Amino acid sequence: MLGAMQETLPPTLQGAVTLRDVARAAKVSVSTASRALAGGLTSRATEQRLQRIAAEMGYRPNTLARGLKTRSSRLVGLVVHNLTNASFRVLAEVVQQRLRAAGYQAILCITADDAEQEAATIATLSDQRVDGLIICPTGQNGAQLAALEQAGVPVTCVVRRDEGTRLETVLAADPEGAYAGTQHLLGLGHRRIGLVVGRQETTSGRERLSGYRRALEEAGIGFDASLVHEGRYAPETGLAGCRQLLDRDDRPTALFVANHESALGVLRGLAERDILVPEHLSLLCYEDMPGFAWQRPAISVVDSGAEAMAELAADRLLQRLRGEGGSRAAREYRIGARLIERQSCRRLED
Amino acid sequence: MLGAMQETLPPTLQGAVTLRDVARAAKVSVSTASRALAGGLTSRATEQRLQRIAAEMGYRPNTLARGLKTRSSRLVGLVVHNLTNASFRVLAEVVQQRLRAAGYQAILCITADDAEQEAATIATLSDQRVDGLIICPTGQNGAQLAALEQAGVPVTCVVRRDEGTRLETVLAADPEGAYAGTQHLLGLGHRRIGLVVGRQETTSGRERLSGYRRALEEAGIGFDASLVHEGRYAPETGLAGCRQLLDRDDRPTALFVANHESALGVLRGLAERDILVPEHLSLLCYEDMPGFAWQRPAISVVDSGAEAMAELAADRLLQRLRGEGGSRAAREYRIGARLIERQSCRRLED
DNA sequence: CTTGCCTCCGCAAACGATTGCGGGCGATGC
DNA sequence: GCATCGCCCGCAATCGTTTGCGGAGGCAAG
Repeated sequence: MLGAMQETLPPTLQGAVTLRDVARAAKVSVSTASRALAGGLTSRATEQRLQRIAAEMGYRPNTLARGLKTRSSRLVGLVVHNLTNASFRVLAEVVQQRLRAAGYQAILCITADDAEQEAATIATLSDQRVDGLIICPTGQNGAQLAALEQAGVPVTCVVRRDEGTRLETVLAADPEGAYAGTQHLLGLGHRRIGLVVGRQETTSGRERLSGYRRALEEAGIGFDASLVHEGRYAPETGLAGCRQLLDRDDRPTALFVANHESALGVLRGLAERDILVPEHLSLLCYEDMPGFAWQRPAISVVDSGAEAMAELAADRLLQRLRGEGGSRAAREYRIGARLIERQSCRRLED
Repeated sequence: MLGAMQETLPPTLQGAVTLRDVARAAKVSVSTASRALAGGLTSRATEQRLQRIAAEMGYRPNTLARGLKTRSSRLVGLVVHNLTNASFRVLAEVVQQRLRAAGYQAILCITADDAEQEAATIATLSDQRVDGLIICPTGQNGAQLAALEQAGVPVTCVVRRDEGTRLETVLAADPEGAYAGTQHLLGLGHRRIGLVVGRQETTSGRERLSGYRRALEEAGIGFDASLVHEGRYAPETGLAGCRQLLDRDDRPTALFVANHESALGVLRGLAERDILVPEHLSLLCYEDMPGFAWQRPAISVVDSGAEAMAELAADRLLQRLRGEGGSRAAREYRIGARLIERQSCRRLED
């Protein structure tokens, strides 16, 4: 039974090969074809035959149609503030990779930490019928996110929390990390430790400050607000902070910089004044970045665990996408920070 | 039991509000609702009424269904090797932003410069029925890309070219950039200029080398292969290259580093030997990165125009997505490089 | 009042897949 | 040899939109 008659249309032209074409060529119904390609729903004979024919004809399922029917687009939104910050960059890379390995695609959206853009983004992603969402929220659109979650679309927040909501969240252990970093400097004998930190409206800014403060107080050293410079996470801020802290009469013997971008500015500020690290001043940075390990001297850091955060966020979301862990109350996860000693901190001689 | 008893279910629960719900509420047909919301296809009265009702009910069109019908997913694939390289990072940021402004979403895919991953990625994106593709190709999957283009999905290559194909391509003007950079160093009186460059299997590696070579030859200085270190674009390579070039008896007076990642390694190598920039040696880098401007001394660079490339690539693709510029032969665009003088290059005294 | 044109809306057929239900048929048991 | 059971497969509905086509109605012209 050789069906010499087939191949009516050139499948290479505009229209792609559809399941119907395959079914026709194999002389079975569309439903059988569908089941055969799904596997395990027909006899082994037809299954193999159809898979062969489908492959020969170059059939590729139409994800749109499938998604319409199965109510699942295999798309996941990935919303970050930018890609310059190392945490976000790593997040994007890792999440994308993990999702793809699990058969999902990531739609990348950048909000520039702007609530309006975020709102628009969420709406669009929702229209796009994403199956899930990994987002570093601004904190202004909690209602929208909660609505999504309510509608059955799992949402996982990462790096930042959305205060008003009870969404699953993966965070860095900022209080502990900042605490450990400060303790490290204290352990080296430093007593006047300057802090360049982010805005106190953000969780990370507050938490990093509080960890620093707690370490000082536990060591019996009073917290001195004048040793703290608050600003955005940017080189300019770092430079300003560095200048301010170094202009004091009792210049700090160590600097703790709570973000890698401001660290660039701090390094510049130190170079300006010909201050050598670590000879004249010890420098510790929160968050690692590629340059730090190669720099001379290599900068010691408290690694906030961006990679682990990304992995956990992806895995948590995937688990929920698979329908597991359904009713489990939304949890908050913390990724432990890790001190990486390099060459920028030095024991204070007295 | 075959009645149409599925009356008004609570729309707030799982199922979203559909066009049908809106139509029912407005007591018009689905087609009228569709036309009214599209705008300009009904009387102004019904148009406004339906828009109001739709908004009240919180209607959001289902992009999957629409895409199935209109054969357009409003999705564009964005395929890069990684996000660490500044060019790719900028590309991702800019393209994402431009596409979104035009109503498209970007699906981010990272290939790690691996042909197999790239092949799988292209297939998946094709299944996903992306409307277009912006890709930094490995060069191994030209046939697949050409097939996509053939099937009516515009493909724009960026940063790298896919040799075998005739796809639209946006590239940096690497030969000219490298030429200009080398000329700059020559103009400062340098005669022994070391080059740390990428693998010669890649276009950019070849082109940057050839620009360097041409400048030397035009200046009447012979090309000396022993002054060239070839390797991957990574800090380790830079370090190795730096060591090799500095171990010569007639140490070069200037180094031209053809990639910002290897530059990290070079800086480390220089620091190891206590070589001061620019006092002992001039350093020029191809491709800018955030740290360079803040570094002390700030590193002079040949900016390869990543942002302009990204913008052009996005705009070209968008134009083709709009159906303009259809039959125009696939063109190749070059983005001019620009020398940014900072403090790492110095006139050679004799 | 009739005719004709134009505007606006509804019917129904797609788009390409998945899936409940029931029928056909071969194998099995007695 | 007949009834029963199960395995495969086909029919048709469905997911939520868009869109060609034709019908209904309004208004102006004759």
